[in-house]
Amino acid sequence: MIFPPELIKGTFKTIVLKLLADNKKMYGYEITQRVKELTRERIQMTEGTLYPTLHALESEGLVTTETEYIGKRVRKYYSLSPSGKAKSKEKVKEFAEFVATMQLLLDTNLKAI
Amino acid sequence: MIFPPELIKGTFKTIVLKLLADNKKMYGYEITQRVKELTRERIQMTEGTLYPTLHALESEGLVTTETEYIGKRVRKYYSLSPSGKAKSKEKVKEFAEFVATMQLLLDTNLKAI
DNA sequence: AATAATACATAAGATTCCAATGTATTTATA
DNA sequence: TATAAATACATTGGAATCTTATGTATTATT
Repeated sequence: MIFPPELIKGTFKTIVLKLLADNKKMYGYEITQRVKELTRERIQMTEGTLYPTLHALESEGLVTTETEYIGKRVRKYYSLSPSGKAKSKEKVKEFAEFVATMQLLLDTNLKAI
Repeated sequence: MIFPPELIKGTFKTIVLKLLADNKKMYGYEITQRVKELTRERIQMTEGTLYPTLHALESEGLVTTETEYIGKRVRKYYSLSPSGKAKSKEKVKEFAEFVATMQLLLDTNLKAI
């Protein structure tokens, strides 16, 4: 199943923050591949989505960056700042509560009321 | 907890279709109140969101309407068409699968890999 | 030698929601 | 009985956010 964009929208920051919380540091391309792999290609995070997300997180002070060279190729690693770690937990919890709330709407058979 | 709009975005059609599947017919104001009540005010569906959603569903042939008068006040009831019933099931299932996929990203402690 | 994969990034456009606004009726309250 | 709150419809302009497309360059594979 391929998910409609409007469903995935709004979860990208949460996904990136959580991946960084679990992996200390990752670079952009690595994140796109990890998401694809972990979701069995059900969620694709393209560059057009990822890089603006990373840059937004950086400007909010939630991630820090360090640049490495692999040969001549630049690799930009992203890590969580302390506030980023807190934010990661917060966003994951928020998503869980959102799902619980949605289940109040979607799982109950309202005819019985 | 108040959910950020970008998380709720994309679920409105699903919510409305499911409510209509469980209640045969509902009018707009009733839907806003039911959502508020069922989610304990965690999700608010305002008119600016609801009516465009209902009109979109109507133009897609997923809902039909009938107008009633309660005194002088117009009340417009919305019901699912056959394709709307199918769509409702489909969207609810889609949301469940989306959640399952997100849990692949958010619930696993990736450090262990 | 050519292609695919790796790796960064931006920009224009589309979509979609949200806040604000508007009209009108009915019910509750002061 | 006047006023406020709740009920009930609806639209619109703006904001936010993602997606598609595009661009550049290096490294690995065939």
